[in-house]
Amino acid sequence: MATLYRTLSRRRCFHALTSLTRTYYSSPLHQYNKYISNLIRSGRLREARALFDSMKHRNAVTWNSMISGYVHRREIVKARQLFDEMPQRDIVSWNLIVSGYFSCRGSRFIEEGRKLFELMPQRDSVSWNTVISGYAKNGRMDQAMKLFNAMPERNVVSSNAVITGFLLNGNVDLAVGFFKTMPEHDSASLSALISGLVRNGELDMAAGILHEFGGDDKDNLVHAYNTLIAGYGQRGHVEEARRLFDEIPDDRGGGEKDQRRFRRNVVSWNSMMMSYVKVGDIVSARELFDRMVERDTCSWNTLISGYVQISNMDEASKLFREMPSPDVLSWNSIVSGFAQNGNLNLAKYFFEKMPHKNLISWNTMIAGYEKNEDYKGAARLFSQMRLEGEKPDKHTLSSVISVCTGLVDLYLGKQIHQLVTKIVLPDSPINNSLITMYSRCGAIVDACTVFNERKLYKDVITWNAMIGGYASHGLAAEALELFKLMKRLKIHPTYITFISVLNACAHAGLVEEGRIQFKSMVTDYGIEPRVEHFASLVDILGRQGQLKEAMDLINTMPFKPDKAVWGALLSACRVHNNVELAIVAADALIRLEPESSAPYVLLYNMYANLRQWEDAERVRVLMEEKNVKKQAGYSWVD
DNA sequence: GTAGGGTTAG
Repeated sequence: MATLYRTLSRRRCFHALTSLTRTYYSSPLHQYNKYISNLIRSGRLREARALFDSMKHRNAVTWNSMISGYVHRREIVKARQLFDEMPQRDIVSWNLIVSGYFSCRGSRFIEEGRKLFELMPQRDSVSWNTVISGYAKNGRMDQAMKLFNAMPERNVVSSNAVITGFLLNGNVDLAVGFFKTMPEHDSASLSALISGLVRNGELDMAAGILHEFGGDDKDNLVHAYNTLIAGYGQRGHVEEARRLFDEIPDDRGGGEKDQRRFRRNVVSWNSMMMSYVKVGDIVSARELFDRMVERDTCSWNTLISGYVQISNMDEASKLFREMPSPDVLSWNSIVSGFAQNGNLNLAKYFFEKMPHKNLISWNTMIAGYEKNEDYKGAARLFSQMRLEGEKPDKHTLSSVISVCTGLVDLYLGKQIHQLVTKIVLPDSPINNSLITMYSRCGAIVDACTVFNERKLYKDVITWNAMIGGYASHGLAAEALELFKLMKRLKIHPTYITFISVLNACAHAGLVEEGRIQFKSMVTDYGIEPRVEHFASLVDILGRQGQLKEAMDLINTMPFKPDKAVWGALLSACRVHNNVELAIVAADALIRLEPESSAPYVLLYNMYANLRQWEDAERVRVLMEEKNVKKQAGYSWVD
């Protein structure tokens, strides 16, 4: 007891301890076992182990609970150690250790699990099912089927594992065929088939199956319905979802509480609500929420996320305050809501008040800083995250790469690159942002390296990033060469590709090439030109001194010219000393951005160059009158 | 204490 006290008191395990002392003398072993399993269930594995180690008498259940704790955490080495130390293993211990090996990724583990399965002194249906589903989940359907056929007594659970396995590997037809030949289905068979079909995008087929076989077992049928409602909802097919929802008898009003009856449950309502939230129909979502008899945390969270989505933070935080027991998801939604709607202070306030943070909480807050262009804040939070021992994942790193881009911080960028290589393959889309980061930081060679490391799969964004990098470095020949290569490989360019291509032409003074590309974009690729493309074209013409053509283009383009368009023209006017057009462009720019000093400064310099001192002075006075402050280093063309 | 199925946050 004394050792137990010492080990536990250090681990702030006060509640477990007091109840334990209370029952210590009067309780048999199973009370201890219950404590261990409770600790494991609430994720307190180390405390469970301390208790386990301090126990004088243990039975198989004690050992098995501890092993199951490690198996759940995927700590297979520790589980195996206990398994080996265990004086008398029973069938549950064997099943646990086998399932532990099969739930670890990697063929080495699977082989070891199989070896243990072969060594088992006896097997029950759980042993067989563990190995079958283990193979199925790891894409080894050949082995799964072999064992399934070798099983002495098949049951529904093993068949269900086979269905899941086929569907995990995308074998929709095999799964449906297998389901139809099964001697009996239970509710889980139908649910497994429906959810697998949904995952494979076969929603209408799933609906057909549901209506054909749903009658066979009304027991727990609602699970399958819920899966399909959610499946339709997630794809924005709200009418189909609603039709299914309406097919389930209402759960309100009736007094009888027969769990087995086919009725809506809280998940049905939540899934239907989610479908409305997905399409932005907050009114219908709210209506359902108000009509529900039983709400769980997920119901509140779904509605909160709906209000967050439409940027109604007043209502979202009102619900958050009202809800009975907010969990980490609720907090994350609120933090995300404020961060995405530009209220970083409130986001930070809630982030710091959170009782528990998980990886997503950190990612949400870092992404919030990044979105609001507070790059320093994001970088600070990222280092705090690492200090607190939270491991970044690809979402974290993706935000932080953008942060490096924003800060133009090559030093931090290279560090992040190191981390990225540890967690993703060179073919991951996250490397696209590394290309952009490197080229924005002036390290075009590093950008090129990342680009070339993607050997197996480059998507359009990869190509766009690299072409854009070349273009912004003035390497027009390289940009155009890469663009040619991209087309040869039948990668379909996007409007972003053409912005870079046209920019490259502008830098290199390739007027004719620019015109050709612009035309090709519309006629060969059917891409609607955007205002950015016109800005590039104006830039191209302007740099060549074709100012009148540039002005004509501005007058005839189907958009209201933006600051990039006028900025390009104004720069060109300065280079070619065209004061009249410069005045037009500067005037337009000032109207678009009254607080910007750049047009004034440019005009002033032009007049000064032409030694028209009076006009120059007029511009300076005007600028003072409008109370525009001069800022250094500002340019529109980039 | 072990095998198969459902909803919410980056």
